[in-house]
Amino acid sequence: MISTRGRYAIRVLIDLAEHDNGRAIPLKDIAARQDISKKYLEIIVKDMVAGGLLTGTSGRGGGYRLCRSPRDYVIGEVIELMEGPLAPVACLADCDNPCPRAADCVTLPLWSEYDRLTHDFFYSKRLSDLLRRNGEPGQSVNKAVE
Amino acid sequence: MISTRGRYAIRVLIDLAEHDNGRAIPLKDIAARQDISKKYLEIIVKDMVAGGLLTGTSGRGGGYRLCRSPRDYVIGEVIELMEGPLAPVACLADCDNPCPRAADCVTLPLWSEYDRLTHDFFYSKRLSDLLRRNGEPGQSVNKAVE
DNA sequence: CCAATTACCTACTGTGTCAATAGGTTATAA
DNA sequence: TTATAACCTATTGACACAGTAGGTAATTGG
Repeated sequence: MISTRGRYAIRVLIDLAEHDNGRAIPLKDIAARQDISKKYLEIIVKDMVAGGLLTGTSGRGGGYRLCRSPRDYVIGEVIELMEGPLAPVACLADCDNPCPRAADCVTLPLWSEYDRLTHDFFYSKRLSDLLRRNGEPGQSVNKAVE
Repeated sequence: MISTRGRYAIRVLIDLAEHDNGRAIPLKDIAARQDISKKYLEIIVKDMVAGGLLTGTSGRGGGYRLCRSPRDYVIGEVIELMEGPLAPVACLADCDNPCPRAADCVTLPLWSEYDRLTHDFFYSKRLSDLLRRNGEPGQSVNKAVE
């Protein structure tokens, strides 16, 4: 299950992209528009800044802004930054201490295949794919998807 | 993440299929072979019986046995029985009280698409696909997979 | 027949994560 | 210089996960 940390992070990115006016956007506005507790969003947005997804400026007139073009935000990257590895089972998540049964584990191929599927899916999606008004018009690579 | 409930359930099914000798197999044996706490397995196996995946017989000479051919166990069904819906977000899991934002939620299509992907994947896999020695020899439909 | 074996049942526990809340401090611009 | 905003630490209640503990009921091999 994708938790609110990942989902809210994506919504923040969308909100910033759709309300881009050249100036920084205060969290208060985002929280109000998205109907999410501002206090809770603070925690999430802090991690997004630490992870290099956003820049924040303090003080009057401050707020947050995107630091990339919407086409350069990979959804999989955002989710893994906020929630840790997408891997469906622990033995695929931390490659450091592998499961001793891995060598002849009959179920491992199942999880591996699903892991690959999931990874490929979320790493093929970009923020620009989620916007109503798509990122920079005309520059979008994959335009026609269902 | 798939929890131990789902993963252990699948391993129990595999163990029963691979050690099928016509008689019921006591949980003690399964637990020993799979190196899983027998006490914990009791809980899991109880739900498997309740869910119609296994039959259990008490008393001396008792134990558990499959009640279908390995080809008739759908992995997705097993996982959803043990862990609840596969849906990646709550608003797709319980259709009873839908999210009020669903109508113009920009991220919903993303989760829907992923949900479909996940569902199709796990509902296309069967217990027989996981066995070293595939189910009933000669009757297997999909034999050559990677 | 009975004692060992086996499933089956209820209850409890420790650990961790999720989703927030609370209250403060620092930075900045009008 | 004050209102505004980000930034920081700590705490909370609810819940799920992964077991553990101890008992009861059913069945059969000896």
